[in-house]
Amino acid sequence: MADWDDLRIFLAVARAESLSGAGKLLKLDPATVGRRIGRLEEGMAVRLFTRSAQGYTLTVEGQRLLAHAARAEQAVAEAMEEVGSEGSGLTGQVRIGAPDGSANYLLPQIVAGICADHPGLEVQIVAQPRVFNLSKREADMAIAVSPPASGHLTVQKLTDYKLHLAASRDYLDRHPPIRSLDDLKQHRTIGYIQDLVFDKELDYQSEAGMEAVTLASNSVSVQFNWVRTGAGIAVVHDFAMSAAPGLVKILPDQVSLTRTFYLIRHPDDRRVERLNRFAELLAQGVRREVSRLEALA
Amino acid sequence: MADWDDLRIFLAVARAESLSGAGKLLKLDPATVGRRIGRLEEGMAVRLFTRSAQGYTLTVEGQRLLAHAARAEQAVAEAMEEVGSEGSGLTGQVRIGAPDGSANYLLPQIVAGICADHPGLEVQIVAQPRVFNLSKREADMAIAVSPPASGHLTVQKLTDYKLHLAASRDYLDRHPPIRSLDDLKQHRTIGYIQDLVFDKELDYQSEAGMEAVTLASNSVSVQFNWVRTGAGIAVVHDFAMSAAPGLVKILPDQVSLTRTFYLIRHPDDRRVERLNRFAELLAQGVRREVSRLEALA
DNA sequence: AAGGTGTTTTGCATTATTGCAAAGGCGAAC
DNA sequence: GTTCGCCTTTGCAATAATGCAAAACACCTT
Repeated sequence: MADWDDLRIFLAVARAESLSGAGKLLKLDPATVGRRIGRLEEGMAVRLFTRSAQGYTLTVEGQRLLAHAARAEQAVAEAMEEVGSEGSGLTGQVRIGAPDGSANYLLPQIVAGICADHPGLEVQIVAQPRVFNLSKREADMAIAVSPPASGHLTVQKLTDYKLHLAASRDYLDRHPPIRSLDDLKQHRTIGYIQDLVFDKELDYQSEAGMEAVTLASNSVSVQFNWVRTGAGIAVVHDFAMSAAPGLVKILPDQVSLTRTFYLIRHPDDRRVERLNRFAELLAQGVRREVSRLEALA
Repeated sequence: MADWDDLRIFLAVARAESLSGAGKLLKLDPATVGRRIGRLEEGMAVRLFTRSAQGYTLTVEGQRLLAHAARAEQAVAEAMEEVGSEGSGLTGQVRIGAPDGSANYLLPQIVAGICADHPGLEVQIVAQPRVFNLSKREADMAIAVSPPASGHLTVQKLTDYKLHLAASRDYLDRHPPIRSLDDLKQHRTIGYIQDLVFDKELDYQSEAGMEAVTLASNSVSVQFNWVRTGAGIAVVHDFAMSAAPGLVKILPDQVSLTRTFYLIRHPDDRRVERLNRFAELLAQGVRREVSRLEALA
């Protein structure tokens, strides 16, 4: 992008729906505003507004730009705000991206604990339905199931965790017993939507001897809820198991998967002390909570 | 903020740790880079870098700015990207903010359903531990438990939902029976951390006749997990109830709360057709799912 | 139908920003 | 100890961006 400032005036024009209106807001001459919109359109090779004597109105391409420009605005505004006070305690906002398994069954407790110790701290958990692109800065740090392939990101191993086949006791009572992997074929199995598997580490099914799944979702949470309600059998995180009391592991000796959580951070942040401290607390919390929950499972 | 473009060069300097290095990246003269950093510091009345003959290094204030500037960069980059193709189908990224109750027990299924119908669609759920500030553009839309007090935001009522006192059957078996509100005093109760209640609509406790809670968290998910594991009694969303089979309502005739979900959007977006369509699907989904789950509870 | 008010657009003088080149410093290597 | 290389900083000319004023246009009111 040539000049970020053009986005600022784009926003103003999109809101005012006129060059002159935007000019008033920006304390800039309408002519200047018009020229910069022109420059922006030229640079992006796209028509953002339809001109008329009544003003400027967004095109579809302009509409698409709007939300992103507004997000940029928010980042800028926060930047201006935050560069004020702030003492030595852990405060401010931290945004964590995480696959939805850990986001639902692991992080809530951990984050709540950290927040309790640091009143000024605000934590946001972004449950990701896909691999997190931290280089795009969607969050300050991210939990991932495999180290990032590309980009210069800082990686730190958090902990291993286990997964097993599981179903509700209720389901097992109502269906034929499972004594070997072959028996699985006669059961309803739950898993990822194959097209949407965002990380090969998540392709549990084949490793667990499940071929075609009959119930599929891209959301671990949805899968878990299916299992919970007795819809079938799925690969379940051990640390999630205790979130639904009726669950029992199936063939734990024959099917047992191990995966790893990594904490990914942006290298820029290595010099930001605040985030270093938070990352350390988070890492400790994840390790503690996984081992606690797996002991229960 | 005076000129957003200064943030772009700030980022380059922070990364290169020198004016000349940044100049190479930006194809700008080091002198220009230096002058613009100077201007930025003047505008914010803060020293971002410590100068030396070896280069520029961030001050603590500069560190704080870094993460925000990077987020702005991400927004800009996405903006440039997305303004390309995209057909008539529902595609692209949509970010939803939601209180963690709905984020955990309501949205996953709904969003998975919508995604299934629209392959090109990416949805992010931001589980908020506090009231969502949509005017700060943390998300494209947000679910809230009360209409926003300030700001010119678009509000749309989604649906009413119910809450009741609940505990696990297990817990009830092990403790004295509850026949009236007075009996509650002899039980362990779970609720919000009073200091951290971000919305008075969430102050269930007093309305439910619970005075001091003995187990508290700012996270509904954590509270729910306490209830599930038989730690005590709490106010629980009806639509979450079926997520843990062993739960039973307590005194449903005497204590019954009703709250409302609202969908909040930024007025800018009213002209963005893509988000309008998504919002409509989301609203339908929430209504359908709440009534389905409440029937089960 | 005609004039008034809002809009965008264009030409030109002014102003601000930029690039270049030289100067001044600090550290490392010879 | 001195020189070399890399950095920042400053002065000055070239360049680009801006504001102003006027023109062209559409719409609404009279």
